[in-house]
Amino acid sequence: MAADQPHEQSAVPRGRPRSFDREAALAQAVALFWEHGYEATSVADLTAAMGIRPPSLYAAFGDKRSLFEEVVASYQQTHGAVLPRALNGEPTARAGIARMLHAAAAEYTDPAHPWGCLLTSSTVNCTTREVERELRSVRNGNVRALESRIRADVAAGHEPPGTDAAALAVFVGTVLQGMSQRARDGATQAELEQVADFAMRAWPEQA
Amino acid sequence: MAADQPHEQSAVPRGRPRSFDREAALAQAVALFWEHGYEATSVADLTAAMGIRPPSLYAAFGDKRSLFEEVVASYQQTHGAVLPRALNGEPTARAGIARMLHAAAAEYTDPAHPWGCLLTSSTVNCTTREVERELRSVRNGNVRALESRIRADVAAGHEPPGTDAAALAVFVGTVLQGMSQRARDGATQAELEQVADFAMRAWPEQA
DNA sequence: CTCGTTCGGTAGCGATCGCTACAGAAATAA
DNA sequence: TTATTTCTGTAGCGATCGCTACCGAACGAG
Repeated sequence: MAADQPHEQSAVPRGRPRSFDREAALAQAVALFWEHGYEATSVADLTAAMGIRPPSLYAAFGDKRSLFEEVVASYQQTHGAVLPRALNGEPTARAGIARMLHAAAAEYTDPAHPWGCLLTSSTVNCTTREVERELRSVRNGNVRALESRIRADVAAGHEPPGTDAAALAVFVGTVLQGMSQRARDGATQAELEQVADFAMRAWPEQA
Repeated sequence: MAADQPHEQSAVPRGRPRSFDREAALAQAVALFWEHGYEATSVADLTAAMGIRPPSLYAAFGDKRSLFEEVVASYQQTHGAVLPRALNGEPTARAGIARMLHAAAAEYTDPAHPWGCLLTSSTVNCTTREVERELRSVRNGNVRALESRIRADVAAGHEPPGTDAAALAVFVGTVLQGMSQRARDGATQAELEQVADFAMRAWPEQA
């Protein structure tokens, strides 16, 4: 592959160099889409926040939709990574989920950035069906990931044999998405910590 | 009051009568705002679904925002009334909330109308701040209503004296809003019924 | 220097947004 | 009948939407 490419390394940049920081501009886009969602964030809003003009945005990121997809990927690798990291930072699904719910309580109400979860809130009421479907499948995939995590613990004997992993995963996903919504409605971290505690009380008792 | 109004009854209609059913048109508007949200529903979408032209819409309902407010009121008195009715249909807060959560599982996934709750989903990512704030205060008011319902039961001795009514109300509100989101993501009624059951397991045991 | 290449800014495309001026149509009042 | 009132449909307002043609500016290569 790449037989027609004479250079070993990545090509030396030719032509006029980019005059803005692509990463910083992407971070601005993350903030805007996080705060206002996909549709409500206009290209004019984006270029104003990034300090660039539309042709620069389109040259660097493609169109609005591909920029949004890059924003989603960036979010998942930064702010959004806090949750799976908490989940996998404990030896059992139960402890991991408890830690994840508390991490969400802190993350969703952090005053350093918009409230709630970008993956949950940015494509509600989105007329571009493919974008909405994309993030929906991300959310549903996260629920299925929870389910297999719980199922593995049941198989390993960490949870009672009768545990309904699928139902438990949907419950946790529901609480998480609800926490995102409540955070956007102004719920405090302390309130969401209590929500996390209540949710864990629903967990099946050790047999 | 109304001293300048010579007629006792409502005035006899004068001029050309309205050629469409105002209630039916409003029901169409409810369906559209419910499905697509406030901003993503255009006046062109509304007039097309109602079978009327823009001037008729503006004459009958004012502007888009006042139509939406009428839609919200209509929703609260019809589909949305199922939840408070379930809550108040039981003698205790605990039983009422259990019944309400199961009613939400059925209502939010009813194939006869859009999924989820209009009050929860229609103003996420809404640039018209006053509209967003309005529905946010409806949601927060519903949580406070849950809280005072629980608090009354604690005072009446139906719940243990140490019960944190505020935290419990936020938890139930979080689960409800999460159920709405999950329903819009395609969750089935059976799945949400299980979510309701899990949520009730978190309820403090009788002392 | 002169190329070739890439980026930046101006300026504006066609489409859609919420909304309305205007005139004809359909009712009641006299 | 004529006058008054209210609704309907056409047609289009100014603003904003996502997006881009164009050309000068800024770089490395020769």
